[in-house]
Amino acid sequence: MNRFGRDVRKEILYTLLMLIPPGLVTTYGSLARLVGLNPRVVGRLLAENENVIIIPCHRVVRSDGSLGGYSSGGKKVKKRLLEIEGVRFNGERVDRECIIDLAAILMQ
DNA sequence: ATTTGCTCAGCTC
DNA sequence: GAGCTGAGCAAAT
Repeated sequence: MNRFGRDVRKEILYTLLMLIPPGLVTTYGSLARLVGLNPRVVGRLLAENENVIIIPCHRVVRSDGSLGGYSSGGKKVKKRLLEIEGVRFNGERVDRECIIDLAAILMQ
């Protein structure tokens, strides 16, 4: 929060999230590097997401492909959402091919 | 596959 | 202030 009651970090994060196309995911670390935050802080900020509909925070996973958390329903829901969007899984891990560095999108 | 050390903002006391 | 906690990471084992 800043003195105007807005958390700019959140707003930047959420804006970036909306750039991830369905069927692909990015990682907490990738976001963190881009915005200049600690990965765990990114996780906490995403957990505060109240707009589950317009902010696709389920498209963020751990760097090793494992799911990480999902406060709006748990990992099962998170996995189901991703599968619906066409993300491929190897067991409990997202296929490497489906994980992109957000910076890659910005360079297009 | 599991352990280990690092990280830092928020929470509690 | 000190100490603990996590929607994490990377390197070493």
